[in-house]
Amino acid sequence: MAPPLRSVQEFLHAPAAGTVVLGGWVEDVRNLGSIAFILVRLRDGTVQVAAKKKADESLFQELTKLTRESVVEIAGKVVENKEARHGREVQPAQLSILSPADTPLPLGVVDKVGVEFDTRLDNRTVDLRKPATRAIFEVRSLLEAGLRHELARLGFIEVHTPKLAGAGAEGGASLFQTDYFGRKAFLSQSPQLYKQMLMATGLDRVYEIAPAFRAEPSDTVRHVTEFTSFDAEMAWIEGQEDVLKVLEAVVAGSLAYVKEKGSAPLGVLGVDPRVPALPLPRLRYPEALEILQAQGKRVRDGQDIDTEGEKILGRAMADKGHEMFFLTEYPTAIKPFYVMAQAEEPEYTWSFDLEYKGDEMASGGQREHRIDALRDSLKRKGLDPAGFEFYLSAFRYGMPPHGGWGLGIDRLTQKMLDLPNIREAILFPHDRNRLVP
RNA sequence: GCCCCGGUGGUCUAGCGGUCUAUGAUCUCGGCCUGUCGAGCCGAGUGCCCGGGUUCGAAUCCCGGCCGGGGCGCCA
Repeated sequence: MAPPLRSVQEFLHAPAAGTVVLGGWVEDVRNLGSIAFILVRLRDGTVQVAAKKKADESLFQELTKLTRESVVEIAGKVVENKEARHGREVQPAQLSILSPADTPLPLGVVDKVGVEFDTRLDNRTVDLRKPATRAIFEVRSLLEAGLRHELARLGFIEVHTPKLAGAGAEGGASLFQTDYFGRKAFLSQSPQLYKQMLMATGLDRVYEIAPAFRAEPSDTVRHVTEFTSFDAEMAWIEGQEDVLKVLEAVVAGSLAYVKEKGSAPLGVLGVDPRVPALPLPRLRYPEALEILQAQGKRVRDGQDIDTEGEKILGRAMADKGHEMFFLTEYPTAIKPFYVMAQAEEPEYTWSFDLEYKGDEMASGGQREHRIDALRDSLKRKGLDPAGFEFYLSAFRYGMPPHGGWGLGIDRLTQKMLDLPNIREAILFPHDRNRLVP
């Protein structure tokens, strides 16, 4: 057989009365006795094959015995017909079963009954045959392409840092430990230290889109143990504001990119994400506390804002028309050692979170680039500077002021598409309980 | 990890001490049907998460485990 058509679009452009080969999955077989319809699913839709018993009885038998989701190639003639999908169908001449599907299916691609998410994940390759499931990843791909597009425009280069680490990085989050030829090694929880080290080199605007691993036993719809982190770091900043400006431009630009290029998958999903107007509001930590207080939620100054508080703030800002905003100047006590404390009020930092629809998308800020202050900060957090020599050495021989952020791509995809669970935005999500597939 | 709720054919559900030889749908298999497009009609098939316990009797009650859903903590 000739090479198969790869899409409905190609099928629609094939000459009428000409011969085509359809390659795809058998979505359904409707046998009416003397005529049968076989729906063949291609990447962008289904094409109907209409087989008549009297035309070729043995071919008719073969076609009507096909099990759903089998992979086939069917050669035949293109016939215009008002009653067919797309106004045309295929009159079959030859069938080749490339890969028969077992019955029954673990979940029906076009069944009318619901399927639990866990069953879908156990059978993800079948689940991904649903256009609405696949559309999520088409959008996600565009989102990443949009980020790269904006970052290139702003002079950033893409880098890749080690995912196997010899030492625990930032403290706090638990690390997955593994064996490295008899030595202890850890899966990287973040490229934080490496991307900062690059700021000392002249590669002064870098970003990375890569996996990050957290051994936190978090069990929520917004946590997984393996996620995709979008990190960026930029040198020669004058302050936190320089970082905010870049991040908001990159995120808004990427959303606009998705809307421009992704009308097909967005249509399948029935969502129309808003591109936020810039600049995004900057809500300072003390202001956030005031809003919370006014809503009857007490948070002591210097403490972190809990999930409930975060949701309240999200709603308060949404009421003012902002589904995305920055929460800035967090207390020093609840931030990692590498953030820069404010000179006038050292109990607060030049740091921020990016909030979107009530969830945290990114966190970042200006970093401490003065080695003495950095050493003090490590000690104050109860960490031993000796364990961070490889990192500190980058500061010893000249480090410009710098800042950056880490953003969860999976979360951004989830919230942009209003998905109920971060796992919907990950092909093969891994969490506390799930490691397979 | 903690709190609340749950686990019934391949899938999704009803049942919540005997009336269960377990409901319905979907699915699978077989049959009928020349225009289906959530095809229709007829027939058949497959099941109570695991381990203890209570009871004359457990899908149903109790305990433990595993798994799932929601929430919290933590964060991307």
